[in-house]
Amino acid sequence: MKVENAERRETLTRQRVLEAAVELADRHGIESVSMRRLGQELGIEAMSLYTHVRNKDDLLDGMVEIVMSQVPAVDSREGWKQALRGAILGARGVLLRHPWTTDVIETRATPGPAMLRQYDTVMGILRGGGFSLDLTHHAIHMLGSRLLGFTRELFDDSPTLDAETARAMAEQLGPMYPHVAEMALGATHDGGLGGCDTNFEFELALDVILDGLERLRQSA
Amino acid sequence: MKVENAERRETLTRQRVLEAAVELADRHGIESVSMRRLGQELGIEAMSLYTHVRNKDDLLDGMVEIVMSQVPAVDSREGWKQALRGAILGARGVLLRHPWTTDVIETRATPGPAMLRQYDTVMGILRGGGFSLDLTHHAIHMLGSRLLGFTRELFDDSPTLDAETARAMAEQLGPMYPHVAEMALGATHDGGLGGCDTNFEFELALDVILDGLERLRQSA
DNA sequence: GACTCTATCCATACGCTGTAAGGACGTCAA
DNA sequence: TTGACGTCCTTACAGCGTATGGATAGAGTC
Repeated sequence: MKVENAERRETLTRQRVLEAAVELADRHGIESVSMRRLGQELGIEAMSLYTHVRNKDDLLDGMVEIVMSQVPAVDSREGWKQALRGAILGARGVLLRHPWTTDVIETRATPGPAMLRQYDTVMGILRGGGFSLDLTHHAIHMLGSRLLGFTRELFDDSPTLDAETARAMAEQLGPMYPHVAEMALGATHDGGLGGCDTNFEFELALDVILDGLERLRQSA
Repeated sequence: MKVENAERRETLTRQRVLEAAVELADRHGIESVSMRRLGQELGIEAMSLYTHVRNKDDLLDGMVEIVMSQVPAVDSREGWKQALRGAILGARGVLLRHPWTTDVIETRATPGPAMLRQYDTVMGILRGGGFSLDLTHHAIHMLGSRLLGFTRELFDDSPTLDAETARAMAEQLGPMYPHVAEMALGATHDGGLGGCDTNFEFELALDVILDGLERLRQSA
């Protein structure tokens, strides 16, 4: 900036604002990302952010863009199934490092460039694998958010609850919801479900869908 | 209430508050359901609502409960696959009539009775169909929100856009995202995707998962 | 009939949100 | 030197959920 005003901070850019917002969301959760709080984090007033960002939606769009652009390019030398698996798990890896992103993505009106790229990649893999346009379209719907590497967990079923509280919960649920109770109990049995590995569940579901797609393609 | 004060409205109950909230959400969208607006709708002040409802989260919980309790009981005389299909499509029918509900469900911390009932129903069908506890657990994860009758559409891909704008959009996307562009064009081709039937996509994906579950059960 | 108890409802206020409007100031080109 | 532009700030507004405390009315009890 200027030599004779060394204490003046580097002048802001849209990029720096977005990065600060991502970092703030990573540290304190997406709900802490308000214009005032973000300004505070950057040492400026809330309204000054509007120089770099159209409005809050634009800010959120940019945050998603920053995260999604970290998704690695896919290795396309493999068969379609492996390539697709790789593309999806690649996206998942990124989103796991910024868990707030999934919530924000679901509120976006239109996809940004990085999300379009992921869609294009997935579609390209399928088309290249011999899927018709129709079937590719079905596949996109089938995969849904999984294609971006996540599924929304409606509620924790892998809470770190000890066998004691699990039993208490099961006893309360038992009369009305016997199968839910059974499941709650089973989740703490050693050798049983034991913890519920979300990544394992994700990949299992993914493979079921991929196998289903393969069958649909063959029967078409 | 009182005869000599006929103009005084019926005194409110939690049930009437919740019903009014559901109706308001149906008419003007969930974002219009604020305490002030809901109070206005009922002819009382915002703070008076707190007599019948602990806080806004409690209100939303109750709204979900009202909707979900309309899900019809399942016909359990069929095989597990048909029964499961029926249970899920039954829930879907209800949620389609109150589209805001899916958004609210995804923000709930814990499931209410009606949602527990749906979970218990689904688990019961699977267990009765010979699924192990483990496999039932996997199935719940695989189905995810589909088990309640919905999947989040990340963005409209069946917008009512004429062939003209579709072509313009495709031309703009083409260079960067060829497959997305191809899909956008295909969506308006007559005889092609033509509109994208969300219900069809839902059932197709559901059947792929159900078939996958059947295979997993057989191989176990 | 006078008493208290309780349920219902209201008025006011606080801190938070996003952002519209308008002004101050430093930098740079003509 | 002047004018334009980019960056930032100040003030203000309407909306949100809700804490607090008070008004009113009906029911139950003496």
